[in-house]
Amino acid sequence: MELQFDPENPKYEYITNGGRAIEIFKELAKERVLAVDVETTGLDPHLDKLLLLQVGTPEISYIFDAREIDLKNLPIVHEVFENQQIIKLFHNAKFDYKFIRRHIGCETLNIYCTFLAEGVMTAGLGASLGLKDLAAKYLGLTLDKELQKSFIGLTGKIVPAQLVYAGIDTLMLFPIFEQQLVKLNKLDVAKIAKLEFSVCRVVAEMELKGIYIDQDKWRGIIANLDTKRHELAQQFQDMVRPYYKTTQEDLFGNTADAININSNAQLMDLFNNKLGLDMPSTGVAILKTTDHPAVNLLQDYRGYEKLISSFGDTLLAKINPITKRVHPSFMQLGAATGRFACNGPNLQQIPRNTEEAPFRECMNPAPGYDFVVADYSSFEMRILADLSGDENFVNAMNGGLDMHSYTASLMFDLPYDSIKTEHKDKRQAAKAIGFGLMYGMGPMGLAAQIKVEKEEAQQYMNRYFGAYPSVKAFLDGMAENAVKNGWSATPGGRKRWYKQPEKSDPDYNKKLSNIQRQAKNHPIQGTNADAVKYALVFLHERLKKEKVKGDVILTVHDEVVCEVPEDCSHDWSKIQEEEMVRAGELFIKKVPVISDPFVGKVWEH
DNA sequence: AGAGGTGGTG
DNA sequence: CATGCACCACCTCT
Repeated sequence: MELQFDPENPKYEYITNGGRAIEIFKELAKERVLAVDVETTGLDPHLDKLLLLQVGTPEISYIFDAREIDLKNLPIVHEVFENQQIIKLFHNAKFDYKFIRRHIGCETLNIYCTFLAEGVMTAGLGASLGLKDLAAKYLGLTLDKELQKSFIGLTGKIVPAQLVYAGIDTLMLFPIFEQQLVKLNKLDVAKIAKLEFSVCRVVAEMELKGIYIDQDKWRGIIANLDTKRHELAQQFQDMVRPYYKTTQEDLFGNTADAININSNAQLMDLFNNKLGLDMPSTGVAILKTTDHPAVNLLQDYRGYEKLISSFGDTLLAKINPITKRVHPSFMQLGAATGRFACNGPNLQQIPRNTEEAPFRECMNPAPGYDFVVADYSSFEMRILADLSGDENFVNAMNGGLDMHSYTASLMFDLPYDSIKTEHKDKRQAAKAIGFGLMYGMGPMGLAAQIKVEKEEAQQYMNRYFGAYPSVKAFLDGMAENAVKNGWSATPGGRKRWYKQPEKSDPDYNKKLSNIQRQAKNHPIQGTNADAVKYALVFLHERLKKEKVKGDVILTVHDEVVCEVPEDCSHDWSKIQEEEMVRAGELFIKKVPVISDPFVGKVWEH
């Protein structure tokens, strides 16, 4: 690969006055493709400063000093970024988008992101996607990212070494872009890459906006849980103390804990060596089947410990001092299947509301706004119905039947109407099978799940697949092709790649089984992800088109939450439903796609 | 610092 | 052969 720039001596111009900036942007406006990068004092667009904005052509990088130039008030800057005809190249566009949006005020349209493109082309392989990695992979360049850190908290002058670093970052993007384009087409994932680029902007806006959390209510919940946790811990310690002779009192007469209740090693010692129980682990599945007062106390304690440690003060500490909201990070290629992953805080794992821990009730819209919450109803089941095309499955779903009850009636040869009334346990079993099989579960797993012998579980599976023969054919076909090709794909064109194990690998069979299960699940989970991502793009477009002063603020796998003004929230809920259904119907045509919208002041319905 | 165990979500 | 997918956070232990 012949580089068009000299990595030792990149061509750049450093601009510190508005007049020169206008001249340059007028020229840049004539380009078809521009590379963009920013240098900032930190990672938080609300707290940290924008230092440099680099905009480059393949030949030269223009480095604008954002402290010296009032970029926000230069219309030509906005025109270039919002110009649909000019492709803007980034590496991890989401980051730059947020700073440009927050500090310059413009949206960036027509994004190409080398980070996302690489992620789409290596999904499932666990490849490193940093700019440094791509520079090495595509250009054979060794990049020194040390200078990137030199911008953190910077208040003084920019030095030439920093400008060289800043310049290379845009110049590099062009040759990477060119090579990726060829590869995207060769691997037939250009369409899904485009989807990711479109979603990127919605995600960036979503992260900027964040979500309000009622701190007082949150603290109240935690305090209550903490009291209960403490009581249970005390009871547990009092109960097990007699088994530990060395227990001592401190100066104040407080009795020390006999063991650390959070230590599984110590719990195992207690249960197996002191209480005479024979337990393979301290997991909830084992605890449930063990009848001992200490075990019961531990289970109750664990419930509170989990909630407090994972969702207590640590989450409140993430509230942004500027916006007073939390700003989770949504990683759009966080999962190998195409699903989002979320962290800092992970709002995708906030517990469902219960009476004593209604955490989701603490997430509220701003004054004068409503939440519109909508999820896809039984979406993965509908996807399986459509992709397999199984006649029984599709007909039952189109007949509006309760699928788990219908499955149970077929499997156990019972009248459909009797399932919900007399045979609830059979419905539960059918449900477990239905979900388990979407994940490639075998008879062992099923037996453990519904507490029957392996042979009986195998019989259930045989009857399930007997009732839905095309479901079996579809899942087996996915597994077979994944092993044969080294990848699986969704109808939307999203691929997931698999490292094919060597025949000589001692774990060959284990790894092969893993691939087969992952490949059975991928088209289902992946199609869900594809539909939600199209929905996010559609919703964002409609918010603009209808001039609704609201935002998409959260997505949880099959659910989207918008925050919109009260006076239009009911109208918007219809639109949200419509757009989510439209997105789902891109892939699901044999059974209905149903989205249930809900308007209110709290998350969850 | 990283692995392993446990458990929260879809 | 091993035994249900996809994640992230917190804890303990090494």
